[in-house]
Amino acid sequence: MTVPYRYEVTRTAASLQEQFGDLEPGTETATEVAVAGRVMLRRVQGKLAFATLQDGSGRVQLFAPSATTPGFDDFAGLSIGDWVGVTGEVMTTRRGELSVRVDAWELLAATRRSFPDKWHGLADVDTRYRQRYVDLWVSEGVRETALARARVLSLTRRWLEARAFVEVETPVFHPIPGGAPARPFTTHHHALDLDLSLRVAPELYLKRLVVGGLERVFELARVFRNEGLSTRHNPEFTMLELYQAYADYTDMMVLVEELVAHLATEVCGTTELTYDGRALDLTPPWRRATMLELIEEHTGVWVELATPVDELRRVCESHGVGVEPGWGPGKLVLELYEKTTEAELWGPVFVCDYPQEVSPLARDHRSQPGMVERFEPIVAGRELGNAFSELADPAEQRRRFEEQAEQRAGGGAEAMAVDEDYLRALEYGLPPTGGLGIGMDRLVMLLTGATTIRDVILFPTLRPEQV
RNA sequence: GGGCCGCUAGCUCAUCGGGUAGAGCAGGGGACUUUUAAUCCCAAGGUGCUGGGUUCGAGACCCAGGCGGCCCA
Repeated sequence: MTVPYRYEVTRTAASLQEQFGDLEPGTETATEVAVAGRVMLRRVQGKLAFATLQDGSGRVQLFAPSATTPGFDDFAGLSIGDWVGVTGEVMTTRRGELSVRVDAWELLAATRRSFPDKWHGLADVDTRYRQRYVDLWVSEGVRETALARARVLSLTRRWLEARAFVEVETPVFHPIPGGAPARPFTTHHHALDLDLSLRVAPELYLKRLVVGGLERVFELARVFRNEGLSTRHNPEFTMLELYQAYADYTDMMVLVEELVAHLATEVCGTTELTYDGRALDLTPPWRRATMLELIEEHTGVWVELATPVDELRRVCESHGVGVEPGWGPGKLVLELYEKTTEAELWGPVFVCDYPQEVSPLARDHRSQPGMVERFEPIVAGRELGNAFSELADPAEQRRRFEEQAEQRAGGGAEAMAVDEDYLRALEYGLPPTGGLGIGMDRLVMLLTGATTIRDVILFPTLRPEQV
C-alpha cells in the first residue's frame, strides 16, 4: 500500500476543541478542516464508525457514516496506531462529541506492531524508556513533560539574553577535564593520536571567555560524568553555566531566585508549588544561611574549621558519618553537612560559605578564614546548583590545582588536574566574576513534579537491550 | 556493592500444596447507523528471562546467571 508524500493539515485537534468545544449536540458547522494524527481508539458500529484521532496537540473524534465515507470498510478496519489524514466538516454527534466528519481520508502510515493496552498503557519502566516513541503516545504526561522541558530551556535563554548574557558553545572534548569533581569518560582522537575526555563541566572554558572580554556568557551544556545511575543521576545531563564579570556570589543568589521564580511562574503559573506531596514556595527572596549554621540547626553541634580535627572526627562518628584518614577539617565539615543536614533541608535555601579545601575554583571568603564565597541552592532536599565568587588569582589557583593533583596521585579519580592553559588565561587577568551552574534536569523535575531524572530525559542511559 | 521485589501471549495481568498455561485489551473473522476503554459472537495467539539441579513430572521448588524496579551504602 502506498502512502502519500505529504498531507495538507489545516487544524490541530486542540485548536478545534478550543474553537468548537461547546457546540450543541447535533450541530453542523459547514467548516471544512484537514487534520492528521494517529488513530488511538476505534468504535465501529455497523454502518457507522467512530475513531479517536490524536495529534501533537490533543484528541478529536472522527465520525464516519458509511453512506458518505469513501472506502468505508478500510476506514472501519484501521488499526489502533495507524496514522491518517482526514478532511471533512466539523460537527457534533447526537451525544455532543466534537467530531470531524470523514469526507475524505488517507492512510499516512500503517503500524505493523500492536500498540500497548489502550487502558493500561505501558507499565514496564524499562520498556517505556527504550520505546519512548510508544510511551509518548500512551503514557499520561510524557509529552507534557517533554514540552515543559523545552519551554524551560527556551525561557531560560530568553531571560538571560534580556540581561545581556551571550550564549556560547565551548568544547565537549577536553584534553584536561576540569571544572567539577567528577570522573570523566575518555576517548581518543586518531588523527591527532590524542586522549580526550568528555567534559564534566564547561566552567574553565567559559571563564577563559570572560578573560577574553565576553563579560556575560552562558552555555546550556550537555556534560558527562562517569558515575552510577540513580533517580537523581544520569551519566549525561544538561547544565546551565553562566559567568558575569564585575559580580560576586551574592549577585548569583539574586539571579538564581529570580530565574527560578520566573520559570515557575511561566511553566506552572505560580511560585507556590507542591513537590512530592509537600509545599514548596519558590517566591524570592530565598533564605540565606551558612553551612555551619545549618549543621548546628540539624545536629545541635557548632563546628568550625578551627575546631580541632580530632574533635571534628568525633562529631562525625557520633553522627554515623564515616571518615577517612587523609581528610582535613574542611572535608570533615562538608561530609558532616552532606550526611546529616543536606537531605533534611527542604528549602529553597542558599547554603553559603564552603571550606576552601573542597572548593578549588572559588575565591577566598572576604571575612571567613579558610572558607570560600560559594553557595549551593538547595530545593526540595536536593542541590539544584553551585555558584561562587570566582577565584581569579593565578598563583593561588596554581596552588589549589596542585593540591588537587596530589589527591589524584593518591587515587582520587574525581580530583582535577593542573590546567596550564587555564592558569595562563588567569595570568592575563580575570576580573571579579560571579559564576553559577544549575542542573537543568533537576530544575525541570521540580517544575514538572517528576521524582526521577529519567522522566525528564527522553532517552535516559540504559544498559543495551539483548535483541 | 548490599537487601527486598519482579520477569508468563504484542500490551495489562491471572492460575497452582509441583500434574506440560488462562483472561481482558490489541491483531484476524462475523453482527450492529450516534459510539466514548462501544457491545456481542467465533477462531487464532505462549522456547512461562537464560542455564543447571531436585522430581515419575517444574513456569511454579533449589542453585547460578541476565535484565529491571524500590530501598540502603
